[in-house]
Amino acid sequence: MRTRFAPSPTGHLHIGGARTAIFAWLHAKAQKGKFLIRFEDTDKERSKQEFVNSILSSLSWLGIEADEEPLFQSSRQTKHKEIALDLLNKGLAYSCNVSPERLEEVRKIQQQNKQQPRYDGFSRDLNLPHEEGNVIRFKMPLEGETSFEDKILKKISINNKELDDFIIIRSDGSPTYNFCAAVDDIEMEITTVIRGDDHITNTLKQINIFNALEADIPEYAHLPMVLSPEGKRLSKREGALDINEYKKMGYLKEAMINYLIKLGWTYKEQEIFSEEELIKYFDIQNVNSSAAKFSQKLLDFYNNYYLKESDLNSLYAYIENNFSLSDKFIQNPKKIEIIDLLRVSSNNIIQIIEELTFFHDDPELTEELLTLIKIDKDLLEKFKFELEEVNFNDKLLIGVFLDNFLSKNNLKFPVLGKPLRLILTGKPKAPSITDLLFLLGKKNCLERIEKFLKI
RNA sequence: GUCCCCUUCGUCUAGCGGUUAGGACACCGGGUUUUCAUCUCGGCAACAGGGGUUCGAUCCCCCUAGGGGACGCCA
Repeated sequence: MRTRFAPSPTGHLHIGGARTAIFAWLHAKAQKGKFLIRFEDTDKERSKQEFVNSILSSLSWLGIEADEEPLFQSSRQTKHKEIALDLLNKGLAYSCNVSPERLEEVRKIQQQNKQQPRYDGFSRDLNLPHEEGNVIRFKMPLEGETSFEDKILKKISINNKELDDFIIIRSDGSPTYNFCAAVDDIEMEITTVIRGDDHITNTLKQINIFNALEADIPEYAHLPMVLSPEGKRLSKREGALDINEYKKMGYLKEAMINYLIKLGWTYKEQEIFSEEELIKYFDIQNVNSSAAKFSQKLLDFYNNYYLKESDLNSLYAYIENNFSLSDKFIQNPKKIEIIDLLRVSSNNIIQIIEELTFFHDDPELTEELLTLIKIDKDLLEKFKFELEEVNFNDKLLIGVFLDNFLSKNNLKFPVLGKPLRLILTGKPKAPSITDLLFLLGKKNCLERIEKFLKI
C-alpha cells in the first residue's frame, strides 16, 4: 500500500494540511505501507522554494518523514506533455482554440440561465490540428456516471453531464494540476489517495484520466474540512496559522498530533494516544464524515497534558534549546523545579516563560498592584523577622514554619497568603506559597518583602 | 445559480432498530490544600424540522431547512 501527501508550495502548512498529512502518514504506518510526499508545483507563479522549506520543516517537526525522496511535479513536465500528446493522438483529448474571453461570455450566459458554468465543448468534435497557442482538453464521457466508494464518505457519484472537458495542457504548453496529479499517482504507484473533501470534484475528473490511461484507480479517502471556530473555511483571515508558529508558541508535537488526529477520528473512548497506539489502532474508516471546527481550548488541553507528562529533563532541554531564556534563569540552580511547577498550569511554553520572569526579576510595585495588597505591615514585619531564621534548604521546614506562624498569630491562610503572593510575584495567580518561598530562595523573599515595607 | 458532501450537548465525538443517548474539552458547584491555581468528586447540556418504513426510530428512505465544498489556461 502506498499513499502520498501532495501539498502545493504556495503557502505554509496550516492546521488543515497538517491534519491531512498526519492521517495519510498514519494510514501508511498502520498498514505497513509507504508514505510519500509530492510537491504540486505546476503553478510557476505561485510556487515558492520558501514554502517548500516551510512545509518540510513543519512536517519534520511533527515527525513525519517520507519513505522516499519527495517528488517535484514540475520535474516531470516533459513526461506529462508526452502523455497528453499521446491522449490527443488517440482521440481521447483534443485541441481547442476558444479564447478566455469567449469562455467567460459562455459562463455568464450559463449563470443567467441558472446552469452550471462550464466549458460547452465547442471544439470537441472540430478535430483542430494542435497548434501553438491552443490548449488541450480532456474528452469527458458524455453519458453515464462517474462514481467511487470513498473510505470515509462511502458512495460518491456524479452524472458525467456535470463534468466538463477540462484543460490538461495550457496554451503556453504547460500541463495542469488535475492531469499531472493523476499521471503522477500512476507513476508513483499510489494505491490510496487521502486528501481534503474539497478535492471530490477533482477526484471525479481524475478517475476519468485514470480510465483513459487504462490505469488502476486508487482507493480514496476524503477528509472532511477543518473549519474555523466560526464555521468558516480555514484561511489566513480566519486565523489559520503556519504550523511552525505553533512550535514557536511552545506547543509540543505530541499534543499537536493527538489533537489533530482526534479531530474526526476516534478509538473507543480513549482521548490520549502515544504514537505506538496510534499506529496500532488507526483505521481511516473510523474517521467521522462531517466537518469539524478548530478549538484552541482543546488543543490547549492536550498541550497542557503533554507538558505535564513529558520527561522533565527532556522538556527542560527542549525549552533551553528552542526558546530564549534569560541568563539569570539559566544560572538558577532551581530552574528545573521551577519549570516543573509552572508547567502544571500552563498551556504552552511561551506561557511558562512569561510566568517565570518573577523568579529573577522583582515584580514592579505599581499603583494598581499596591491597591490589591491588603496587609497589616506590622504583621508582615514580624513575618519577615521570623522568616530570616528559617532553614530554606528544606521545603518541608518552610511549610512547618508557615503553619506555626499562622496558628501562633491566629490567622487564616489567605490573610497572609494573598498579599504575600502579590508581593513576591506581582500576580494574583501563582503556585503555592510554600513552593514559591522555597524556589524563590530566602534572599529574594526577604528583599521583596523589605522593598514593599519601605513604601 | 448548478452540482457534490455534511447535520447528536457550546465544542470534539460514541452510537451502527429497543440505551436512564456514553465520553472528552469548556462551563458551573462541592471536597482537599488553613491558599488563586493544582488535584478530586459531582452537575449542567444534544439526536435541525417534517413526512414515511417498522411493533418500535438518533440509527433506514424521502422532502425541507441550515452549513461546507466545487464550478479557473489555481492547486
